[in-house]
Amino acid sequence: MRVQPPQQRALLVRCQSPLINLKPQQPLEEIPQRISYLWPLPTSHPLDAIRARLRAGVVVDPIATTWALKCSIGAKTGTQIHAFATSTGLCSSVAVSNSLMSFYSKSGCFDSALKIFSEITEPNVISWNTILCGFCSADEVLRFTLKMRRAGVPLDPVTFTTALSFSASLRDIVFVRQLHSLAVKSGFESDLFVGNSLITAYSRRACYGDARLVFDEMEERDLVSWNALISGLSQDGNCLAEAIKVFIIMVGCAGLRPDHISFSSVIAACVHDADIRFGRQIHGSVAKVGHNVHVLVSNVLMSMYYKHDEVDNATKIFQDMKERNVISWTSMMSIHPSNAVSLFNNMRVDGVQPNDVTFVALIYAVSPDHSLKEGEMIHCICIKTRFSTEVNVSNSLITMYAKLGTMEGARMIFQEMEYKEIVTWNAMVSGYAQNGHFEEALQAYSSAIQYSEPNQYTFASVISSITSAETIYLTYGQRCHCRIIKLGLNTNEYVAGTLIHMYAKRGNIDESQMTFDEAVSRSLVSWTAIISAHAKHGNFENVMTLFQEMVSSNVQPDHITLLAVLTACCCRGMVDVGQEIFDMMLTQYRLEPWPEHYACMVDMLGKAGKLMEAEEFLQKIPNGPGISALHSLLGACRIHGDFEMGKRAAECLMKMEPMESGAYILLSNMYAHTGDWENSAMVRRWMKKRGVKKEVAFSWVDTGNEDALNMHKFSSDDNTHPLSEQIYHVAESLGSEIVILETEKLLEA
DNA sequence: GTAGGGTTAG
Repeated sequence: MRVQPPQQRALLVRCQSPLINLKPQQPLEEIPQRISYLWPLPTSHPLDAIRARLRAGVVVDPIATTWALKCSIGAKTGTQIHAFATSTGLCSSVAVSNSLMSFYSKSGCFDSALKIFSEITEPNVISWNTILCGFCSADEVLRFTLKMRRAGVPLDPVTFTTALSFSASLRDIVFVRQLHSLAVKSGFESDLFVGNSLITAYSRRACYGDARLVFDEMEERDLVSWNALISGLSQDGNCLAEAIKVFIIMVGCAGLRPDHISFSSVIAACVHDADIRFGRQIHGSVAKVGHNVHVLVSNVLMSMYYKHDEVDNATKIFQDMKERNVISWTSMMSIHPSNAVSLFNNMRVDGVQPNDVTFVALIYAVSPDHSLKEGEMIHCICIKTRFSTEVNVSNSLITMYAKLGTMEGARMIFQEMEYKEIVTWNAMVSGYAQNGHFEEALQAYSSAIQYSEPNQYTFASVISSITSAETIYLTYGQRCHCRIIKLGLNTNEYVAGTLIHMYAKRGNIDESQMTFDEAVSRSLVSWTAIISAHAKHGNFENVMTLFQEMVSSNVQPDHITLLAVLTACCCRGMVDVGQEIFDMMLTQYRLEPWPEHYACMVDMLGKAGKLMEAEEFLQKIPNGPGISALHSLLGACRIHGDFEMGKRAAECLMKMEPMESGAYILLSNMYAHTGDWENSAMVRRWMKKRGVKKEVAFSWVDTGNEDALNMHKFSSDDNTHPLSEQIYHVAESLGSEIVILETEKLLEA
């Protein structure tokens, strides 16, 4: 039984949740399962059954005892049967000892299982295999297998299928290879079960080539072999077409009849495939064969439609389902986050027990629009159902509190977690970053790397913190970059993207370019990052060259890429190119422009003096023009002297953000420009009356070296710096130098 | 009778 941590218990008392009536009188993990069906006597307690047999004069043999153990739910019954078996001498049977070990291992008492194992005088291979099941690290599994071999135990296929089924992190591929070679040495290379397990083990560790090799070399294959291969290929984004091909060969050439697992595996490939057409075809054939009633198939179909933004189709599948399991309900909660709570209630009414993933979905449904109170209620549900201490759930709760803007809540969960994994640390780092606590984010990162190995998510958060922090932490960023290279994460698209962004923002475009060049896989994310980097630096030619390269390497641009390209066109005044790109968005890439794209066009046309066209664009913006688009138009009106249009834009802006100084200043300057000092002064008076203040903008510079930071901050008309006089002197001489250079350039031209 | 292979949700 999990213990509720003190602070969370306090929350439970404080916040009575009216959302869900849980009636926790029946804790989830204690709900009994049907146990009598295995037993020939009508009884709910296996030990009673044994006693009843004894009373009836039936001899209780090892078989009856192992049956009873198989029926046992809860540690108490098992222990009683164990005591019974010891007192009656049944323990001398290896079968009884084996089932006792199995029982203890499954109820989480592996030590008891080990103790029984050490007491067996002549353990058979089943005894060894049973113990093998109980280990919880790849290392232990491998060591025990080798120990079996050294002890002269005749290893059998079960030994290998058991050892290989150990699903662990992606990193222990060595473990699978060693088991593979051991299996070959033991003469099981052509065993069907061992082969199938190898395919799965390789697939789970993303070694699809090895999985394929095993499959190709197998002498005999059954449906499971094909399913394992298809399902393995479906997990890899690069092999989706291959998964579909294998499925077609299986049906067409090998003549096997696909079952519900074959269908769900091939549909899983369609979930991640950009093209849903084959998925629809499969849906049709599934319905023809009648497998669509299978809960597994329906679940994966739901997922497919949902991932392709066809929420209605996904919902329809759920509604048509005759049988729904926890995965169906959890998927539905993810599809309809705004109904997550009522779906959760309906699920319980339906008698389906939630699991940790259900709570992850429930917590994820809390959006920044919700109040803290609502978030706390969801948290209470987790505490009441005793799921709040599950690592997955705790991690999600941290993210939820961060999303709601209270890092105190996140810290509470974090501090009470016994076991923190890298995901936990990542949730804290990104939580601090999202809430603007960049220093804390960096501190959390520093602690994280002492306890866990950082991954791509850690770096994505920490690098974006470094990028967003007011202070320049470039040295810190470079140190992170070194670690990223050491861990080989510089090839990850997201990490590369944040690094490119960081260097670009800090003015080091060459380093951005180098990071991009070193990223092995050029994905949408890294292409977009480097294009945006050059766009920020006004390198129009580079932007266009990179964009062409990206398109010709068959990477489809998205909204952000095109926004960067448009921005570059805007900076350089390339109206025709910009217009062309904007038109291509809809016609070629089938992307509906965002308000930002319209705003960029307004800016571009306005700067080029095409004010009428700019205003036309402004009016086309869905849901009305935003602040930045109006600012652009206003700025353009000032440059090109369209007073009437400028006034319209300024009035709109002042209505939308009456306390922002920008529009007032621009409008006042425009009046001044036309010599209308009276109105200019009037606008300034409005500002005063409404209490609008012009915000002071600061610039900073770091003159420090690698070891120390040396920050200097400036604003306009700022004389507070001790070296102010000298600084102004240098600035002035730089200014005249620029004038000279510009003049020379003009003369040359 | 005791151990083992393919399966969907975050």
